[in-house]
Amino acid sequence: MIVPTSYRTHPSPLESGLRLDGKRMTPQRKRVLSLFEEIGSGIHLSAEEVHSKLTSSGERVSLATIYRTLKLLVKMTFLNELDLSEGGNRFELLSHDHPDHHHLICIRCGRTEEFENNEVINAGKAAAKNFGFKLLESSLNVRAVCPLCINK
Amino acid sequence: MIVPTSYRTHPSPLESGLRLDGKRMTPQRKRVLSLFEEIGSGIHLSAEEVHSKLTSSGERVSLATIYRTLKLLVKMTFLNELDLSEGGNRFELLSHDHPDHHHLICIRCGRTEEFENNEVINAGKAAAKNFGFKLLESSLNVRAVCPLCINK
DNA sequence: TTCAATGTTGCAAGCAGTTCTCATTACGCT
DNA sequence: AGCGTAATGAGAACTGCTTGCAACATTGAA
Repeated sequence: MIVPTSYRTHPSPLESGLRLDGKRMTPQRKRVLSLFEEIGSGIHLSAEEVHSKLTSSGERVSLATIYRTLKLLVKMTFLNELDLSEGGNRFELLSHDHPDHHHLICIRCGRTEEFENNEVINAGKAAAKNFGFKLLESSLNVRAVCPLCINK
Repeated sequence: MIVPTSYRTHPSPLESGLRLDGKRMTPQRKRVLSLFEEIGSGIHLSAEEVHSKLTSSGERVSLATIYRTLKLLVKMTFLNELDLSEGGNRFELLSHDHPDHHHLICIRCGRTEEFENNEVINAGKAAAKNFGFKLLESSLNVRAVCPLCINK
């Protein structure tokens, strides 16, 4: 049995975060975030993919709103934006369980795997310290070709 | 048939590299590469910047040719392509003295510093191997704020 | 030196991803 | 319920880059 969660709810983290800023809760925003929540962290969707997943399940959202919402959710730290930069940026649910993961990307099909590595994180920290920079984030992107795409 | 040596210029690495592939030496290609050579390694130019530097010094080159030439020079390993992905890719002279450097970028002013770190390279290799991917390249981008921009 | 073959160029059109404009809709405070 | 204003949808515009094509230039051979 499915409990209707959208009928009368306590304010979600999303809703209260929005309110603090004079922003509003809309069905579109709710749907985008819950898509990522359903799908789990570690899955990377492009704006286009988010849009088609929502519209094909009957939602009525415009692509422009998807872009606006994704940007907002990144700013609110619900999502993480990845610059894999072959055919559009991708977004994932920001999981506080493994905050500093890196990405292995197949440049052909876009398949992405994550991994963690403390030395990489330390290398970023060391470099920032060395030049007197204040570190924000470091991301290692490994471009590669996945097994399925190698013989194509 | 022997060609008089007085007319012969020593073929540049670019020229001989092109010839091996049945490709041709053109003034445009020569100028793009020598721009990077004059400017030195460790400086990152966008295609647009290369174009305006050349045209403003009187050369007549189209932007399309710049893109084609940059891509070619990357393939020939004269240049390195950086995906810093804020408004277009950037290119730098590939120095074989430090082949695998990573970048520390000030997100405010765009200042970029390079550093090297073997552990980062190994982490990329290990991750690729682990998932059965064929490694192409790995780049660590550290986003940070430089000392000059911190108090702004 | 001439010439044909073919690689290269400039221009403009095209493309993908993203942002902007603006009329309309609809949150959410009272 | 009404109102002020944020948010949306639709499509045009923009950006960075690529491509199709006709004109052109380099190369190697005759």
